[in-house]
Amino acid sequence: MHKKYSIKVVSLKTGLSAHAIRAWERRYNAVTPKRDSNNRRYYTEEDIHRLALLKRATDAGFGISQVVGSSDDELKELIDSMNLIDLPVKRDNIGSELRINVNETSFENYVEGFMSALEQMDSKTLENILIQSETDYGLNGMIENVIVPLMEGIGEGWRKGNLRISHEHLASHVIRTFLGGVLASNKNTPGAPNVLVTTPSDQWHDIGALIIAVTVASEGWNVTYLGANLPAEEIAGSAKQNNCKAVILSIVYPEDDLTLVQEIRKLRRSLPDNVSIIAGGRASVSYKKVLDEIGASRVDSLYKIRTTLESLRSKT
Amino acid sequence: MHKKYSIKVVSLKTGLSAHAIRAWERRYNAVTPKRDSNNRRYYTEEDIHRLALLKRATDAGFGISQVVGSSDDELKELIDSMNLIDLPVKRDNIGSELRINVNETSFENYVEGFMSALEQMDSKTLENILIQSETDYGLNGMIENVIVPLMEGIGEGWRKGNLRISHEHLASHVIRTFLGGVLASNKNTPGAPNVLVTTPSDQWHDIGALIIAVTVASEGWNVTYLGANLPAEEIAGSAKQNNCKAVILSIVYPEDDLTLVQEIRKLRRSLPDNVSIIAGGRASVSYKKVLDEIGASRVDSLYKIRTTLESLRSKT
DNA sequence: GGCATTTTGACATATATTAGACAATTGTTT
DNA sequence: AAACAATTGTCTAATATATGTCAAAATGCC
Repeated sequence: MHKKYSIKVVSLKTGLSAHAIRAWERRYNAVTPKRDSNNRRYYTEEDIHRLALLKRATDAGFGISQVVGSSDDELKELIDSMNLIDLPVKRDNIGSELRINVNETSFENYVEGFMSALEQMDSKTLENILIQSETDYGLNGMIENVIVPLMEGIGEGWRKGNLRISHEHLASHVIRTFLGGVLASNKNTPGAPNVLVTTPSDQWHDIGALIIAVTVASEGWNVTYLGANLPAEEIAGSAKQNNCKAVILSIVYPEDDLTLVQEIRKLRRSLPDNVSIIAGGRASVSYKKVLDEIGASRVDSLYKIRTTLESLRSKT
Repeated sequence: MHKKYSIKVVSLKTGLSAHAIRAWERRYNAVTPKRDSNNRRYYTEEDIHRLALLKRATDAGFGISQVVGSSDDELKELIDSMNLIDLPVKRDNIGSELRINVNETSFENYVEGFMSALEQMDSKTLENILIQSETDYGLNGMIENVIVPLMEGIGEGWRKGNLRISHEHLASHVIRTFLGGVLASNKNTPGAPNVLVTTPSDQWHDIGALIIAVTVASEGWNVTYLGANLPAEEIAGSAKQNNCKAVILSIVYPEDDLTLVQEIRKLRRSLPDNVSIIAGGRASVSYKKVLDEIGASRVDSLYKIRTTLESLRSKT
């Protein structure tokens, strides 16, 4: 049952370099992975979770040596405390009513809780679950382990008939607002290059694009998010106007749109050569042929966007 | 279990520079942190709290040497006494870069500023204008005088060709996220009656509905917002499930949809008699005949929504 | 052979330390 | 008004530790 992960996967998932992971192990025993028959490290989900927490703590300004001895809960507390401005007076009753029992929660609990609140159309609980899962697992962790499964669960529930259109609308609204807020709260980093995130014509699922936009923005890029269903000329025009280094397309559904193939070609033609095209999303694999033809990168997981963009950064 | 904080973290948390913290220690013993085995300072929560207080006192205009001897309570008192006078001064260095000159700004300035930032596709400025116009004019004021004119201006700009689809998408995203956040931040008032806000089939403009949802929520109603393009059966089903007292429809475009007439009739039929239907939005006037026929209220301004709902409240 | 991983030691950058200098401000004295 | 001194935040230099990264060589896999 317990999956094993190589150091490379752990590196991709956490955003830590493999070197750093080994250094933390060597110097502080931050995690102590087991070894396979070839002496290679393999990591458990818990290891990854702990490393992700430690990364969040170091990103928040703590030195690794200061936090490596803390428990998970202490780490969360530290990270949390850095997000607040120090308000000396009121401090205790921050969100106690909405707080779900921390120890018991895991990804699955959050997802299940969301789905059952969705059936009851309880907006507030939906919002609270998103907020709390973010503080518990960090943005990337909650996107990967809560939001993405939720989107899948909703699609499935819709096909099976458990959920109706209203539920889908409500969930979309709550998730869209949450992600939109996260995206908006990202500061503009003046020197950073720009990217444009959108969805091509007749692609109506904006949330996949929003997920990408948030992920990319949290990596320090300046993101222009333009929602769904944008014609190729519009994409190209906006990318030029904003001097974007890359255009990222989210392609979720449908999988067999012939005009989309044309749109992608047109996009490549109307875009300057030095602007890269990156495609992601469930259905992007169906358009592999065109994407290869025009020299676009295709990413099939969120954490691969990181590396793809990283390699782009150095390029002219 | 006292946690230790490095000078960097203290600096981040208090907003003081590390240099200043050390200078205060050297010159006045403002705080006297312990040292670890490597002679590095480590601070306690109390130290941080005290430094934060001292910072606020100096920000309020006192010299550090004058306040460094005071107790925490005396400091709080000093700060409080200054805060009363302080408000107008302190406000403008909160977000100085983003701040537009308050005296000069009026609704028109905000709208113009938004439109020109929109042409340049400057997301951050768009967001900031919304936030600032809300703090300046209050939610209802800014909706009526900024957001509504903006929506009209965008529609007009589109027809005239000044704005392209990308601009409309960007503006919609920013406004939608803003309003969605406002709606989410409304607390549920336990006793209050529920209303459902949405847009009927083939009505794709969600922002009008969102404006209504926010307005209604700020009046103390519990709002379930379900986005755009919802079939009559879905609306009726959700309204029943949530025990809603009213259904509010936003109808913006198109003005001559025959199936919409059918949808409205169907909605009335599938809804319990004690659930009212209210219709608003630019195009709602075009459907006056059906709306009268089914006994729905029609509101042609935001302010009338309030009165209409008010009269509803008293009813069973 | 090409690729990924391992260990080890080395390296570069970041951060913290002290002691002192500097510039701008403020209040007092001449 | 000019001169002076105290206040105060910032800055530099030299040094030490902390921490992320890298190179080299070995191992095993495809």
